[in-house]
Amino acid sequence: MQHWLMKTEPEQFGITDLERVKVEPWSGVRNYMARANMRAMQVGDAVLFYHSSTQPPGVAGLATVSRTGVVDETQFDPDSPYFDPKATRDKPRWDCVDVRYVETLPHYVELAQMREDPSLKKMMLLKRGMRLSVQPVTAAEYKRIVAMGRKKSR
DNA sequence: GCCAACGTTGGC
DNA sequence: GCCAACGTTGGC
Repeated sequence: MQHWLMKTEPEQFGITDLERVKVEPWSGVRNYMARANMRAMQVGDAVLFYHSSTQPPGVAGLATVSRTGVVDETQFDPDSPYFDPKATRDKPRWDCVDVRYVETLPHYVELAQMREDPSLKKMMLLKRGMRLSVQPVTAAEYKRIVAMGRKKSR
């Protein structure tokens, strides 16, 4: 099983939204590296659900990949901000995965907290200039962040 | 609101 | 195919 981190702006779609809808197609990703990561996903992979562009940013909960090879419908919708005029039904350019709600962590794991943790030093998320919205995490990093989210640390 | 980082676009 | 200009991301 692989582990991933997926960023979302909670104002747009946060962990409480995922909890409500249970399953959500991760549409709207328009970055080739992020797309490649989603294409590498398998059903059952574990996802850290990360809140970005919010104060404070951090991991809010856990999700799982419930379906792969999902066509991103927003590419065909002229009213969507993710509309892609070059995409056709015959030749879609963007696909994604379905993400299923698993749990909201009892303790929100702040980005600053992750930066302070020596065992997360090499984490991709913490690298300078890293803004990839779908990125791999190691099993050890995943485990560590889940542990931080389950126990009170401040 | 700033700005570093980095992806994309388009002229040549 | 290069690369300057421009746009976007996202922490601070």
